Amino acid sequence: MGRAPCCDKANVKKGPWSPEEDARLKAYIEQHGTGGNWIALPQKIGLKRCGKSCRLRWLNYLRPNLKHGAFSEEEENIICSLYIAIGSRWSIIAAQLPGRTDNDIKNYWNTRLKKKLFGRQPKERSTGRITNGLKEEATKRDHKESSMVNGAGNGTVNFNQYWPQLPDFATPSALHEIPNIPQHGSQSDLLTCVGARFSEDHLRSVFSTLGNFQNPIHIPPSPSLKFDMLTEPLSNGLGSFQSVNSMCCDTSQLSNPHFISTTQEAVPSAWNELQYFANDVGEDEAVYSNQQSSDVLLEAFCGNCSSQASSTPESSYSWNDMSSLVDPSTVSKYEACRPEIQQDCSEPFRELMYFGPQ
DNA sequence: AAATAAGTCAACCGCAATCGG
DNA sequence: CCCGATTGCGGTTGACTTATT
Repeated sequence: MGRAPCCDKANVKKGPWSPEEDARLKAYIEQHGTGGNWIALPQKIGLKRCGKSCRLRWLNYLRPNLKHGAFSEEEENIICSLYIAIGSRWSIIAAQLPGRTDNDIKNYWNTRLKKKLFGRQPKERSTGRITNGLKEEATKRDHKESSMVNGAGNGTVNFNQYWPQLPDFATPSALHEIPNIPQHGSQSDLLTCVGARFSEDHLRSVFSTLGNFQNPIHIPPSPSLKFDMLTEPLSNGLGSFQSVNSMCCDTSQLSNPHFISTTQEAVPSAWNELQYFANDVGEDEAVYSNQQSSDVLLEAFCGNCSSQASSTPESSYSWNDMSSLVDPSTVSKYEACRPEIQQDCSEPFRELMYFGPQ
């Protein structure tokens, strides 16, 4: 016997909200608050909606002071930095962008930023669509927003009451506010690790350096292969994107000292290391099929390598796309030592990277 | 003009965490 | 401490719009 549903599914309306439903929900919450019980709320106001649906509608759309419209460059930078640092913790990222919801950020990342950051070029025909669509959407939403704030607000509601207190991750004194984030998986799980599932300690370190990228993030020792990322501002003329700029590995579990020294000395950049790993295993579809989660980095790199044999190159990343993100001197350094590294050490990493059926 | 492809995003779903009796 | 109820989160879906063929 399964768990009881939160509402009577048969008597619950699904799909897009009507203006009437919006108005009713909004009016009630502005007057009475949520009452601390979303499940009971739709019944109280006569909405045939699930409580969860009401909550979502309020949080993502009706709540005052929501910022719709296009994301600013600064917002993009924050999202990219945090995604690279902590992965798909959308609620934490959203907490750094007042007025934005986690859903918005998630959508924006998945539809725009991911491609932008990893150099996947939109097809010619979609470029205009995106631009025009954005403009229209921004106009449409700005109008909605202003009418919401200026009209329905009446100036009598303290909108900030609906927003949680945002922890200021940039200041060390506020680091204890960071939610407890469990260690996700084994650190030998390279894919998971690179997919930005980090320990709480790591997260604290990342946040403590956001806004001040001068200090490298501490790399805690690990009994198994461990990757950890350092974030620094790019100094290669790529604008203000912060990027994964360095990656260290504790390779104590690997049996090949030569590989360790060669890799650490010759391949200091995370990009280059990831390119190497991806090229090494990229033909393995199993890697793909197990990369369902937030592993954008490896998706990018696996796309890169498989594109060499792919019949649909436009759906993948090219080496040129990726190398354009990297400091040219680092690329040449990496290219020079690449054959040696590949010969020495592909197997241990292939094993770690391979998640398919044993 | 119709069909198809691609992009966007609101909304849903399932699960884990948290709350409270 | 236990257990059911509720909340919060992240991944996914599907309706819709627009561009292209």
